[in-house]
Amino acid sequence: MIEIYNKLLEELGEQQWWPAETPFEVVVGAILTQRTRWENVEMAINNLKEHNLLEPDALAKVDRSKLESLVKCTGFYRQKAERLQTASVYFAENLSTSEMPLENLRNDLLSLKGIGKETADSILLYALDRPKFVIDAYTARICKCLGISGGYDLLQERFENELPNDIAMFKEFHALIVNYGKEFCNKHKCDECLFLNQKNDV
DNA sequence: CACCAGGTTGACC
DNA sequence: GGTCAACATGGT
Repeated sequence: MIEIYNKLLEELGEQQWWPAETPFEVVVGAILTQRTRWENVEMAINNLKEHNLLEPDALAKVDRSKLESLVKCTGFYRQKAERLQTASVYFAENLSTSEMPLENLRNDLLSLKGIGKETADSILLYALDRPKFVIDAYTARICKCLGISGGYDLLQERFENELPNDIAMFKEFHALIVNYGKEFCNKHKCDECLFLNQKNDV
C-alpha cells in the first residue's frame, strides 16, 4: 500500500486536503459532495457562508426551503438540505466529540440519515482528526486494477492495517487517490494508468 | 444528446 | 448477504 502512496505523491505532489476553514465546513462539504462535483459544492458553501449558516446551530434552525435553494446547485438538494439539518442538530448537541471513542462516534454518525460509511469516515478523518481511512469509488477502482478485491470494510481494513497509523498520511493518501482518479480514470487514459497491470509489490 | 460527479437509502430477492 | 432505481443539478 505504501508503494501506491509514494507513487501517487511523486506523480501529483501534496494535495493538502480538506479545503475548508472550519471542521463544521468539512461536515457540510462531505454531505454536499455526495455524487457531486466539488466546484458545485464550493458554490453552495459560499452561499451558506454569505448567510452565516456555517455553524451547527444556525444551520439546524434555518428555514428548510431557504436551505434547499442555497444548496440547489449540488443536486439532490431536497434530501441534502434535510441531511444537513439532521447532522447540524447532532453537532449542535455535541459541540465536543474529542472524548468519545472512535467507534462510538462513527456509529453515531452512521445512524444519521444520509451519512453512510464514506461520508462518516470523511468527517471522522478530515473534520475530527480521527484515524479512519476513507474508501471511495476511485479507491475501489484502483485497487481492482491492482488485483485487490473487496467491499468497503475489507479495503478499509487493508489500508488501515498495512499503513502506519498516521492521520496526516491518511488524509493525504485519500486526497491523492481522488485527484488521481479525476484525472486518469474514466477518460480513456487506461494506457497511461499508473496501476493497470502492475499487480506486483502491493 | 449521453454520461458522469469526492454516495445513501429503501425495496426487493 | 447482494443488486437496483431514485434522488437532481451542472459540466463535458
